[in-house]
Amino acid sequence: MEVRRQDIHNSDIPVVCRACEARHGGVCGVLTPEQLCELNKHSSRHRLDSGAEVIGQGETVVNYSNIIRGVVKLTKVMADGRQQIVGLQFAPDFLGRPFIEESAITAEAATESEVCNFPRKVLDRLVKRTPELEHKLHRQALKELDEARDWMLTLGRKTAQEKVASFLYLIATHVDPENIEITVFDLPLSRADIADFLGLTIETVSRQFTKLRKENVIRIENNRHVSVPDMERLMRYAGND
Amino acid sequence: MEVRRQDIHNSDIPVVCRACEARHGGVCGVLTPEQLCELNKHSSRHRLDSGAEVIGQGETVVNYSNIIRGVVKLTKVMADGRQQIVGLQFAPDFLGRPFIEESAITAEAATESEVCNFPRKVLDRLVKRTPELEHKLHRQALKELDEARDWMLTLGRKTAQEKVASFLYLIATHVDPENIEITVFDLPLSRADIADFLGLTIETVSRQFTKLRKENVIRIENNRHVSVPDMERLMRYAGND
DNA sequence: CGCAGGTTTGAGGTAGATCAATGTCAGTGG
DNA sequence: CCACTGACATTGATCTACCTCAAACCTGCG
Repeated sequence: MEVRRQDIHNSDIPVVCRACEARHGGVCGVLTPEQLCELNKHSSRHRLDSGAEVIGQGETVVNYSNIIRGVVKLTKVMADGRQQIVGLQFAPDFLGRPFIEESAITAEAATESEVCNFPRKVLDRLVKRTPELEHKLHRQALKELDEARDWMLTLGRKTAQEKVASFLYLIATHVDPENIEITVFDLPLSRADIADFLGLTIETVSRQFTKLRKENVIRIENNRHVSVPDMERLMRYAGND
Repeated sequence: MEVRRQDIHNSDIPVVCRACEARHGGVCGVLTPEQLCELNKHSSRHRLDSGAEVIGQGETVVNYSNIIRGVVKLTKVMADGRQQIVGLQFAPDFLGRPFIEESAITAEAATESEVCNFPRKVLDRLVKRTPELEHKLHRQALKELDEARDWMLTLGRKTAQEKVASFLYLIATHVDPENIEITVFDLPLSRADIADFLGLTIETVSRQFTKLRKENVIRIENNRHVSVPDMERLMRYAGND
């Protein structure tokens, strides 16, 4: 027997939004049906191939997005090409930096993904009139700030082994929006991306993977598929006591 | 001839607030005189010795603060004592993490400082009723997020030399709330703090200082007093082209 | 099959850590 | 006025974790 989800004025909600992930936990969740309709008029869904760029460092921001599916990496590059991933965003995160013209970072799909784009101006206008929306964005900004600071400790003070274990733990706790901690998953990032996230080289990342595998902290199949027999043990390897 | 500052209802504003730094650029600037009065009823100024702790990692947040004078460092420590500074806050920054019970970081005065404390509950209540206040806090959170991500690039990808130069440039552009870039200043942090900020040891920091001094990128007197003859050159050493 | 992109493994080099000694300077007290 | 102290900073010698360079190894896929 199927119970119908009880949404207020479900029929007033745009068709594409009705089953949308971003309405549960995402920014759209705080909007009224009318506001959702207005935003929806100007928004469009897009499929992104792995590696597709959403916005580039230094470009003018014309769109914000919601991540519907997939993982998006936020990177910074230096003039000589050295690169650092400064954040990973998972569905149903909001993607964008409000109140600024030019993007300080590059955002690109780490996996095959799906996003919902809407013009900066439309949302900016909506934010001004909707305290709940600003509150929601504020909370996400604070969450990202907490995560960034956690990662600063990892980058500045942890060993290569701890860094890789920390990364695995991060993925285990973020890939699935439903479950807060899963033990079998596919890595959304290549070794090169992982290296850029951890401030290491791909060779060092690879060696640490091998080491963790040999010590039975993780199992790996096909490079990307990972299982963690004992999450507590992984956490200890990550230096999170 | 002296021109009187034109504040609306200046006489309605609490005496201690009238000349306060935090009203110009700080969060109090967005409040009405009535709101300022209410907040002021519950707030108190405090002088902090260098090293004094404002709040500890894991403690329950009961107060927020505004920094009136001085520099406050935000740190994270690992179980074995390894430490990382994850942010520096300068007057007139707001100090606190809204919407959360327990502090994930330690905040302590890096220099002799002055703060204005007010109860978490009073401000939280005020935020709910005042969209402008939430907007202000949102903007500061985004600013801190930008800074955290800039620093992640520094921690993950820069050499010791670039890290130290980046730190000096950061200080040059932040110590004085009035001037965005000054060439002569006192370091608000000890070598140990600088090392914790840069993810290095004090010995490496010291060696890089010496190297920068010998290459005439900076001059140093009394360990703390620094002058920068050519800011562009310092920026190049920092890897910011 | 054979090639291409990603990954692992190996050998050797180096930036930064570690350990230990020395230097500087502001108090403090004789 | 000068010796003593303690906190902080510099310098030196050595070690090592991670990087660099190079080769080998998958694993799909035309």
